[in-house]
Amino acid sequence: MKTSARRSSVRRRPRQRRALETVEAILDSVTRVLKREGAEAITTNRIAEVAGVSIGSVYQYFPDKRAILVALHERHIAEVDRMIESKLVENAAASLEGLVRALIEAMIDAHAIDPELHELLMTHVPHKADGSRDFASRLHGAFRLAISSRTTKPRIRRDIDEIVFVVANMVDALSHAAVLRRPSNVSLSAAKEEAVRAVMAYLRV
Amino acid sequence: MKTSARRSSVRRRPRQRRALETVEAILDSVTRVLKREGAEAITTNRIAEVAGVSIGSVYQYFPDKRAILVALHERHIAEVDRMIESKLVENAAASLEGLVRALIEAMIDAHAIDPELHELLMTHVPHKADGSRDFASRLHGAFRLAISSRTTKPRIRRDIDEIVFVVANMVDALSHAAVLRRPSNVSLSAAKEEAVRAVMAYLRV
Amino acid sequence: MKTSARRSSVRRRPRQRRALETVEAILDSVTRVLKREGAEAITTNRIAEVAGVSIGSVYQYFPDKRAILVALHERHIAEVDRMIESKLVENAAASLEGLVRALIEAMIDAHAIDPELHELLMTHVPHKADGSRDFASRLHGAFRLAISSRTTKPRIRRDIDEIVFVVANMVDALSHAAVLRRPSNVSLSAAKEEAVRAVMAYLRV
Amino acid sequence: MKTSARRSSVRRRPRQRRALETVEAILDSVTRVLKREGAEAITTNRIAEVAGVSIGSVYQYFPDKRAILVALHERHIAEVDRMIESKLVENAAASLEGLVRALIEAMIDAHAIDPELHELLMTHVPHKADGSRDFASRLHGAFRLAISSRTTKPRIRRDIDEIVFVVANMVDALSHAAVLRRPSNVSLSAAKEEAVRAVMAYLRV
DNA sequence: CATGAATGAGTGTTCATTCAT
DNA sequence: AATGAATGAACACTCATTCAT
Repeated sequence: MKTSARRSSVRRRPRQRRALETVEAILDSVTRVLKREGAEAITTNRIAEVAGVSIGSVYQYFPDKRAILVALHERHIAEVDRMIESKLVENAAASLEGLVRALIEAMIDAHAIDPELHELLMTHVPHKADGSRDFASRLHGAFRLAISSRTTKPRIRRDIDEIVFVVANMVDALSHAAVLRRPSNVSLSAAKEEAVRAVMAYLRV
Repeated sequence: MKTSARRSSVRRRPRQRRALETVEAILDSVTRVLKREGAEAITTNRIAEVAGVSIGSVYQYFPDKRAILVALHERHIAEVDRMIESKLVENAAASLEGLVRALIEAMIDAHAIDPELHELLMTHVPHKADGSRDFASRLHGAFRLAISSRTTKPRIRRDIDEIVFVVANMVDALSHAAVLRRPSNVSLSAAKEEAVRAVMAYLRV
Repeated sequence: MKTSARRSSVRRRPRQRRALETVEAILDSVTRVLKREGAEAITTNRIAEVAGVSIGSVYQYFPDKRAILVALHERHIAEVDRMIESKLVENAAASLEGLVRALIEAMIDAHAIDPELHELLMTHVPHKADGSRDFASRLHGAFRLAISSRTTKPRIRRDIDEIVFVVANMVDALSHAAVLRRPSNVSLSAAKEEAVRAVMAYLRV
Repeated sequence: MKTSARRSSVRRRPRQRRALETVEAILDSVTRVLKREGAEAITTNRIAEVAGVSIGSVYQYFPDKRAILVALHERHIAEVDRMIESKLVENAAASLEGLVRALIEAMIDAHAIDPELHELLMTHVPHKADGSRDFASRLHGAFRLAISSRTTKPRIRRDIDEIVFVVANMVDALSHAAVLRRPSNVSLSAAKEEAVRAVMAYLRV
C-alpha cells in the first residue's frame, strides 16, 4: 500500500512537471511566433513546431486553438496583476498621488513587457463575458478602495463608480498610448508625468 | 496553374452609377455580415452573397479582401471626421469647455453609430503606416488649435504636444469606453459629463 | 431597289473592313501579350484590353478562347507556308542541294520570326486531327515532289514515304533547334550548314 | 529474439515507406488523370482524389502544383536516362553504327513508354534553366564521347560540337516522330532503320 | 454592333483537427 | 503519452463567358 502510494506520488510529480513544462513551452511558443513572424503566422502547427513538441501533444493539453490563446491571455493577466498587486502593497502607505503614480508606472511597465502580445490578446482573443474583464475593469477594485479611503471630501452627488470608471480607463488608455502610440516628440517619462497630472487633476475636482 | 504573377494593384475604377452602387453594396454588406454573423463570418463569398452581387464583381472593384476592409475603414473614418468637423464648426465660438463637451459628444455619437464596426476596423484592419492614423492622432490637429488659442495662461514648460497627446487619448478612450465598456450603474450622460470634467480639470492645471 | 442595293454594298464593305481590322488586332494582341507577359497572361480579357477592344467584341468574332488561338495558328501557318512556297518557286530550277538549303533557310527564317509564338502554338493549341498537320507533315508534299523528281537513282526498296518522313522531320527539328536550342558555341550559319549536310548525306545514301 | 529485433527496425520504416508510397501515388495519379481525362483535368484536387489521398496530403509533400509536375518530370527523366545508360553500357564495345542503333532504339522505347506524358512534360512543365536540359542536351555528353572516340578520320574544321548538336537533335526528333507522328504507311521498324541510316550517313560525311 | 459590368463554377491552397501507430 | 501523417471543409481568388445597356 505504502509502496504503491509512494510510487504513484513519485511518478505523478515528474509527469505533472513535464506536462507543465510542455504547456509553458506551448504558451511561450505563441509569443515567440507572434514576435518573429507576426499574428498571421500563429497556426497550431507552427506553435507546435516552435514549441518543440508535436501537434498531437498540443491537443493533449488544449482542446482547441482558442484555448491556447485564452490560457496565454490568462497567464498574461496574472503576470500583470501580480505587478499591479505588488505596487499596491508597496505603496499602501503612500499618498493618493504616490499611489496613482505607482499604478501608472506599473501599467506602463506591464504594457512595455510585450506590447504586441498585449495588442494581440486584446484584439484577437475572445474575452469571456463573465470571468476576465478588461484591464480597466480589473483595476476597478483597487482604485475603488484607494480612492474612497483617501479622498478627504466626502462625495455626495458624484457616484464613486463613475470616478473609478473614468480613472481606470484613463490609466489604461494613457499608459497604453504612452507605450504604443506616443509621438516621437513626447518622451516616455513626460507622458507618464502628464498621465499622473491628468488623473490627479480629475481626482481633485 | 491560375496563379498569375502580374496583377494590377489597382482594379478598375467604377465609372457607371451601377458600379458605384455595387461598391457601396459591398461595403454595406461587410457591416451587415459583421453584425449578423460576427467577424469570423466575413468571407469574400459571404460578402458577395449578402451584397447581392457575384464574387466576381467584388474582385472587379477590390484587389483582395484586405482592400475591402481598408475601403470600409476609410469610409468610416470619413464619416466620423465629417461629424467631428461639423461639431468644430458649430462650436467655433464656444468656450473651451463648450468645445471639449462638443467634441466628446461627437466622439460618443460617432462611436455609437456602429461600435462593433468601429471595433472590428480598429483591431482587424491593417492600418497603413502613413495614411490613416488612429483617431487620437487625427484629433491632434483640431485639439492643438483649440487648446493653444483658448488657454489663457501661456504654457512655457509643458509642451503643447504633450497636452494634446493626453487630451486626444483621453477623449478617444473615454468616449469609446462610454459606449462599449460602461458598467450598468453608470449612465451614458454621466459618463459623458465625467469625461468633460476630466479633460477640463487637466486643461486647468 | 438601287438605293438599298447600294446602301448595303456601301455599308458592308466598311463593316467587313473594320471587322477584319478588329480580328487582326485581336490576333496581334495575343502575340503581344505572349511576348510581354508570358503564356500564362493570355486571358481573354487581357487580349481584349491589349487589342483595344471590349471583351464583348472579342466574342463577336470568336466563339471562345480556343478559336482565337486556332485562328492565330492558322494565320501563322499560312505565313510560314507562304515563305516556303516562295522559296520553292524561287528554287524550282535549282539542284537538289540548293533546294534543300533553300528550304532549311526558309524554315529557319520562319521559326525565327517568332519562336515563342511558334512554341506556344505548337504546345498549347489543340491541333485539329484532320485539317492542320504539323510542319513536317505539310512539308511532305513539297519534299515528295522535289525528291522523287530529282533523285537520279530510282528507289526500289526504300519507300519514298519513309524518306520524306525522315527528311521533313529532320528539316523541321534541325531548323527549330537551330533557332531555339542552339548551344552558344555553335553559330547559326554553322547549324544551317550542318543541317544541309545532314539532309544531303541521307538523300545520297 | 531475432524477430523482435527485426520488428523494431521495421517499425520505424512504415512511416517513411508510407510517405514514399503517398508521393509515388500522387505522381502516378497525374499520369493516370492525364491519360484518362486529358491535360486540362489535371487539377490538384483531382490528383489527390485519383491518388486516393486527401488534398492536404498532396500539400504535405509538394509546395504547389508546379512542384508535382516538376517531380514527375524528374522521375520521368531519371527513368529514360536509366534506359539510355544501360543501352550505352550494353553497347560499349559495339561499332559506331551499333551504338547509334542502340541509342535510337532506347530513345524510341523511352518515348513509347508514355508518349502523352512525355508530351505533357515537354510542353507544360517549366524547365529549370540550369538543372534539367532537354533530351537532346542530355544526350550531348554520351554522343560526344561515342563519336569522338570512334570516328576514324580526325575532324579538323568541323567542330565536334556542331556534329553532336545535329546528331542529338536528329535522334531525339526522329525517335519522337517515329512514335508520335509516324504516318500509317511507314512501319516503326522502317522508321527506326531510316533514322539509323540518316545518322550514319551524316557521321560518314 | 460595341461596351464593360456582372457572373459563378472552379482553382490552388491553408490549417485546425483527428487518429493510427 | 507522444507522434506526425492524414484529413477535408473552407477560403481567397481567377477568368471564360454572358447580357443589359
